Amino acid sequence: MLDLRFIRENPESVRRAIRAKQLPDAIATLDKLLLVDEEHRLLRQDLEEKQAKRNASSKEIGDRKRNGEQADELIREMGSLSAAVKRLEEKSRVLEAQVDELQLEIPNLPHESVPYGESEHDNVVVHERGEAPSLDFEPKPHWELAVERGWIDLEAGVKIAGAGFPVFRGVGARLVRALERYFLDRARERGYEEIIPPLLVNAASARATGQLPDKEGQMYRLEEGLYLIPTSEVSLANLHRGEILDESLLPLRYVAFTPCFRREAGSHGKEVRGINRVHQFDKVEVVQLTHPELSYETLEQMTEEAEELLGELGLRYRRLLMCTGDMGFTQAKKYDLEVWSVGQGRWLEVSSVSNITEFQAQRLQTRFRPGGAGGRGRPEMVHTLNGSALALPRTLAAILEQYQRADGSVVVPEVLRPYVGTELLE
RNA sequence: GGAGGGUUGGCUGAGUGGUUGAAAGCGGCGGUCUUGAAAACCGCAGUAGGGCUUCGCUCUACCGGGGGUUCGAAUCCCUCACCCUCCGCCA
Repeated sequence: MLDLRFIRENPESVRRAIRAKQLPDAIATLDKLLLVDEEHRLLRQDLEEKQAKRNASSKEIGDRKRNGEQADELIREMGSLSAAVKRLEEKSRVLEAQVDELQLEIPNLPHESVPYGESEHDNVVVHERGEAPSLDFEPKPHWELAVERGWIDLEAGVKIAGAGFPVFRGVGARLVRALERYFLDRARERGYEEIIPPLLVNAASARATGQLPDKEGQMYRLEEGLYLIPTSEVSLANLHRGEILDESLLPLRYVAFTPCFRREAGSHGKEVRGINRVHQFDKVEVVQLTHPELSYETLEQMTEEAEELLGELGLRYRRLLMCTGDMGFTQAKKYDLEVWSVGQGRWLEVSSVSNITEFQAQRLQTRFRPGGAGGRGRPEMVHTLNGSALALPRTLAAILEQYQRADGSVVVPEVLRPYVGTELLE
């Protein structure tokens, strides 16, 4: 959510941002917001004047009564004034609610370093790293390789839950767990605090991180009104909702391994085969709350950290800088990391690292006080960043495909051997 | 599920319906003292929004959310949410 005063004072910047993000509907929302906001402020002026009068009169009444004087006439006058105040208060509440709702539909501004673009085709490849091995046999896609070996059982998943709920078994499950532990350990070494958060969140939390109202259709919703998290970013970012933090606590770094649940309605076809796109998957997610001045620097660091993981696994990967049109509602700047899938001959997104600037903090009301708690500085919004480090299924798919041998066995990447306990899976 | 108690500023914690935006303590900031620091003492300091003759003045709202009673509500009533205690139930 953008600061209302900022929107009011910089409507042209906001309009440009909306166009750049390819969200034409939001132009009308912005115009309406400016209109309703203006109406609301005029009404407030009238209201506050009447409130001031009311306060003065009731104070006068109190004084007179204390002195044993008559106040009946004044009390009679107050009747109509109070009624007017009540009317205006009610109207003000309605307008304010409208402003809030409209404000929620205004996207974050892209950073100036983000290239303008209309779609994913305009994303910029920042760099490509690593080498894929040249195999002297036809590599299989993971859904053949792992299914033949019984490491991934898609049919069992269909029976138990439905399509998009893969079952990992035996060696497959062990590899998943090795990756989780490896990613978590690396994050801990870098100073992230490990968190085991709730997998269900209430509407207030989903709203605060921007899942609601924009992405309601992405989440599974329970009868109780709770939502299954689509990413642990939601839980982690909400750790400090409504708090004013001591400046010395920043940056706060959190890492969580959790399952993620996504409805992925309407996505079918070749690209979603195997475990490329599923309704439930595991992900190690990092979230940082930083000082506003450091967030872009932090974005680079976090992206490099995720890249290191891919490098250490020996995978070929590339970094994309997302263009304005492909970036999403809440982000100011975002990098995607894609890993090369040897068996499928295509790139797979395994990480997405974003700087949300203060957009999320506005909704979260997560602030810090410059100069320490109780100090003089006015509270400022923290900046929030999040990134996958990494998403499990596609990373696993890439590993299986790249490290496969002609006989169908798979070599374990060196960094995972301590966790798997063997060098070769067969 | 049943009964009761609670929710106040960054934190802890007072608060008879009318100078209570709110005591006190902690923590914070500034100063005195000190070679420096600590201690002690003095002073400053909530959040959000609006207006103006805008480096300041002023108004309004905010004591969990919403509603009500009243000329006037942190204080009384209703309702919702959350927390705590006891009982029951399940592990």
